[in-house]
Amino acid sequence: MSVLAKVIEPRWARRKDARPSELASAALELFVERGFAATRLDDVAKRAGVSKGTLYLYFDSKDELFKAIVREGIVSRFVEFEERMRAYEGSSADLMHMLVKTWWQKVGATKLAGISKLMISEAGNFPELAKFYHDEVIVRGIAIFTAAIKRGIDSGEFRPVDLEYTPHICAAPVLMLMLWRNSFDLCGVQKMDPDTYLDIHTDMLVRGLLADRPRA
Amino acid sequence: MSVLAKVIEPRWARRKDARPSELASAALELFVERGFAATRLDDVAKRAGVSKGTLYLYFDSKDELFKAIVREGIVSRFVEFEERMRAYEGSSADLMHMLVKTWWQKVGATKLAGISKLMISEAGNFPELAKFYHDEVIVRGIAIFTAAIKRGIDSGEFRPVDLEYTPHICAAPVLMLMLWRNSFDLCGVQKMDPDTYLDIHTDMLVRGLLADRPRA
DNA sequence: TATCTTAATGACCATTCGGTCAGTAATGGT
DNA sequence: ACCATTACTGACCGAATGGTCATTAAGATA
Repeated sequence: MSVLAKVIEPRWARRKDARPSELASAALELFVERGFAATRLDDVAKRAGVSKGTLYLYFDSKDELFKAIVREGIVSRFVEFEERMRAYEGSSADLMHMLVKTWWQKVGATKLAGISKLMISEAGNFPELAKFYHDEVIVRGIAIFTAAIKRGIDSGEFRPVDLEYTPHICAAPVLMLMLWRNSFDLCGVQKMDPDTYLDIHTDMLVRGLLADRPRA
Repeated sequence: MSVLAKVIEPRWARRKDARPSELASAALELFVERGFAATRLDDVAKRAGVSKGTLYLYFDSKDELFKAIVREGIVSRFVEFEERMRAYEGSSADLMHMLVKTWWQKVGATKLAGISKLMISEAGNFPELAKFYHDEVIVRGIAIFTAAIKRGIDSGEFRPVDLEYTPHICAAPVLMLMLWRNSFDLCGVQKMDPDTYLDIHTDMLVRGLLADRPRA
């Protein structure tokens, strides 16, 4: 073999193990950027550094790719959350702060946050997947907030509030921030500072939850 | 002309004035249901009771149709809002309730609410339209909340809070409800009651804003 | 009723894109 | 060094769809 030939790099390498996650990761980015329908599988493949044929080696269809991403991005992310909640020993107000902060660090600030936008956008086209996401992610997430609020009520720290809608209302501003950063924040608009935003939110939230002080 | 012939209805009628709004309305519904890219112009035309050719008689392209809808659904909806705000004479807490309720009645409960979902979904694909929506709708809407909060602070009813992020946080739960009803709420999931939800939200919100009571 | 204007049609085109598959080249075994 | 295996390629197909335009017919005018 000539010296020259040795310099030529192989056109591609076998990386069976790495492909699926690389493809899923590329697809998530593009789905979040452009939406499901507007994303071309050629582009997904290109971003993952392979050809479209390879994509179909690992995923049966565009729909299945989408589902795989959602399933993947969610699995077992709650155990740590739920564990952290149970183990907490401070005040319920501090617990609230901790929950919001953790949510943000582990999900909101990562590109996983884009999945919420994806699901909201595509819920109409994938009702069964929306159901799945609702049951596995939203219900479970809301349950954490519900537990935290209940903890505060039981200890007398919080006033007795409704436990059906209040958790949704607690979560909404965090979710909105996640959506914001994956839509308007992207182009030309004044950005938000997550830490400040979340601090203000949690502060307002706790004030809204605290038991009434005895009147003067 | 035979009696039989008289019975035959015309295959179509000229309705130059009504077509644009009917087409825009049909398109809005489908865009919200399916998303921008997934919506077929044939389907839009069919829902509006015309052919695809007619659609192109009134709108230059799919993009322009989209933009026209957003512009249409927004124009001059704020004047009433802003006027109502200025004219209000009750407490700032009551003003807050009024704002949320009005927002819901005039927008949230109508199919206009779907535009928010549309914009969040398509912001990445239409950055210049996202900018337009941001400047014309979001900024203006947030300004109303900002003014209401400032009113409360100036009168001593509310404590002095940040005026950059707090309005966003006030609006977030309302927006989330709008998004919810245009995504997850559609298929198989336990529905939310808007009035209850919004009452709880506003109550929490006002508690978070009220000036500290003098200590006992 | 005859004529004219134009709203509306729907067949058609060019292109795009999800999905397929015969072939190619990287790798591991012998 | 050769072969067998298989990860990967990329040209290709068919269906779908945005957009066009020659044709048709509703309605106005007189």
